[in-house]
Parts: sequence; structure tokens; C-alpha cells
Amino acid sequence: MASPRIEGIPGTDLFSYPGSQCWLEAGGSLHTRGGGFEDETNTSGSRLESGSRSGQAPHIMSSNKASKALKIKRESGENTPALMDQELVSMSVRELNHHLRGLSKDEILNLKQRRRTLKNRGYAASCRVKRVTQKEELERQKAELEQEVEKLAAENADMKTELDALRSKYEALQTFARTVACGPITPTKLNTTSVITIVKSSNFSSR
Amino acid sequence: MASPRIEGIPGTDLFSYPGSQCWLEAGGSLHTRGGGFEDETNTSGSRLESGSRSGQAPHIMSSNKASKALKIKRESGENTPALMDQELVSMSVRELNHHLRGLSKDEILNLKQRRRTLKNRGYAASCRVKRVTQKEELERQKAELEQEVEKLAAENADMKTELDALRSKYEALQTFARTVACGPITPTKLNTTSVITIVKSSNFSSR
DNA sequence: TTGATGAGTCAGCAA
DNA sequence: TTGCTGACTCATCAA
Repeated sequence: MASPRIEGIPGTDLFSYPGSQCWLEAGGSLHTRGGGFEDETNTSGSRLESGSRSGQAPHIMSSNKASKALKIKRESGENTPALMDQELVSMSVRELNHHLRGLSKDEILNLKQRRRTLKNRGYAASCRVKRVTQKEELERQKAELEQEVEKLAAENADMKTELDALRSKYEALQTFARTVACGPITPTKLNTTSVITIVKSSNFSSR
Repeated sequence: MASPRIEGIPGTDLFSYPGSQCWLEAGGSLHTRGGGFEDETNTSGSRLESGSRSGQAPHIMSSNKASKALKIKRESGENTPALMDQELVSMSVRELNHHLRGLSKDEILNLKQRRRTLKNRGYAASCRVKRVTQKEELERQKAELEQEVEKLAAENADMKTELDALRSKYEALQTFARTVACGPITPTKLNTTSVITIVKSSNFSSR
């Protein structure tokens, strides 16, 4: 039951994170989503294997994970060189602090918030994956149980048949045994509710 | 399998919708969420029965559903009298159009968008409810099947025991029958582990 | 237009 | 701080 950690870890090809967000707390608390398509090296094929109905959500863009090329925050007017989402999200706190050196308070807060958001994105993805995994697991178990029920029911029916057959045979044999056992004596004199049963004690009450 | 429609229909007590959103497309595409707690009649107890871990999400507020009191959009500076979310979302298109009379194009678009958003909120809630319902259903079925397996297995074991016993008895009877059938031969030749039991047939094989 | 759902964002809890 | 999850919004598809 290993719940997959989805974090955009370098080397992990599963998920990648769009780099098109634009947080500019400067003007208040505005943030927009699904910005542009201006990633010049947006060639990576890795994508969320979402495949909802037919196509992928176009607002999900893979950021280039192969190159450590420059990445400029855009639409903010200022040219702030920033880390790729990939890096930012998979960075240790120590590394992060290293990158934070010499940045303004706002920038630091900004970067940290972006990191948190990116992390959250990963968490949400994990959560969804876990959800479908658990559902699939339940369905699997259900199918398994259904099969088991079927198997047992068949066994049951077989045994019932066998039991009935054996009972018939037993009764027939009993009738026969009664006949021969009473032999010359008129069988009709016997109490009709009585019968003789022979068993092997070793087989009968062996434990 | 009635998937519950969650729409904040008046009279439906299940869900209610927060009225604290503030859409002001004026300044571009800014919209904020989870505004204030200034609903003067926020006394309704109806809430999403979310109960996530311990408490409800505080940003989920029930709008007053009892009164058709005035509801003012806030934080926009302008005092735009608006419909309650409750009304807006449960209104028919015809009714909506009626309310739209005399509003500016922007206001109309605004209101329609708000309606769509509120609807979407309901859809999302339905979706979540459906998800947990389906999961619970699966779990229920699984438990049911487990019980069935247990029952069948027990039945199986019982029958197996009965079958074994009957087989033993049958074989013993067979041996006996063979013996007596061969008649005059010395009874002492019988296996010493054999025994003769006499029962009343009415007790033995009565159904 | 309406309904449904995957993805992303945020709040808030737990560890 | 990190991880998780409910609720919400949005994009997008289907009917």
C-alpha cells in the first residue's frame, strides 16, 4: 500500500508542473492562472496521464525538465529571474534558503508561497491518485469475493448432489441389509419403525 | 441509485450556499473568495455535513434561507442590490431573465456568471457526495460478499462432515451387508473394530 | 444550457 | 513545515 508521492522530483517522470503561473502580490492579492504558452523549450512529452474524457486539459503544461535554462517571471513587468517550478518544489529547505540569500522580504515570501502552492498541487494530485487507487482496490476485492462466492456455491451444489445420491444409496442398502439380516424370519414381524444399522466404530467415532 | 441533485433548491434543507463571494470583473479578472462574515441573519444551522476531520470549513457559510431579506454585494464600493445566491441558483431561466430587465450588459454578464459559478458549486458538491456514496456502496457490497463467503464456507464444512460420516456409515453397512449376504460364513471373521448398532429408523433417517 | 469531473488553489487540521 | 483533504473555481466535455 505505497501511496505514491507526487512531487515533481527530478528524475521522476510522472508529473511535471506548469510554470505559467504568475503571482504578483504587489498589487494586492491578485493571482492569475493558466498564463501563456511562451515556454521556449516546452518539448517534454511528460504529462499528467489524466485523460479525462478525450483530451488533456490544455491548461496543464509541462515545464521543461531537461534544461536548467533561464526562466523569467512574466507579465509582471519586472524581469525577475526565478527558479523553475520543478526545482523549487523539489528543493530541500536548506537549498531553498541558499537561493533566498539576497532577496527582498517580499520576494522571499513570494517564493515560499509559490513553493507551498506547488507542493499543494502535488499533494492534490497524490490525493486524487490515492482515491482512484483505493476505489480500484475495493473493486478488485469485490470481484475476488464474487468469484469466491461462485466457487463455494458450486462446491456446495456439488456436495449437495453427492449427499443426496449417497443418502439414496444408503437407504437402499439399508433396506437390502434389513432384508438379508432378518433372513429366514418373516421380516414382516419386525416393528416397522425399527432398523438395524451397522457401523465400523473405528471409522465412525475416530477423532 | 438516485444521485442527489444539490442545488440549493428552496425547501431543500440539505445545502446552502455562501453569499460572501465578490465578483468584480470591472478591474480585469479579479475575484476573491471567502469574504466576510457580515451576514446579519446567519443563524441557519444548515451546513454541509462535511465534518472532515474535526470541524467544518469556516469559509463555508450558510446564507439565510428563511428570509428574502436584502442582500448587498459588498467590497465593491458600489451598493448593488443583488439576489441571494439561494434565489439566483434555483431560479428558472425565465425568472432570471425577468430579474435581468433593466440591468446593464456588464451586470447581466456578471449575474449570469455568478449563477453559473453557484451552479458549479452545487455540481461539485454533488460530485463529492456521489463519490463517497459510491465508495460506501462498494464497501457495503464487499462486506455483504464477505458474509456470504463465510456462510457458504460454513455450509460447505458442515456438508463435508456429513458427507464423510455418511460415507463411513455407508461403507460399514456395505461391509455388513456383504457379510450377511454371504451368510453362513463365521461371523467371527468380521473385523474386530466393527460394531452393531440398533436404532429406531424413525429417529435415524426421518426428515 | 446544464451537468459532471479533472486539475489547481486555499483553508485548516494533524503530525 | 509538511502532507492531506474538503470545498471551491475553472476548463472542458457530453448531452
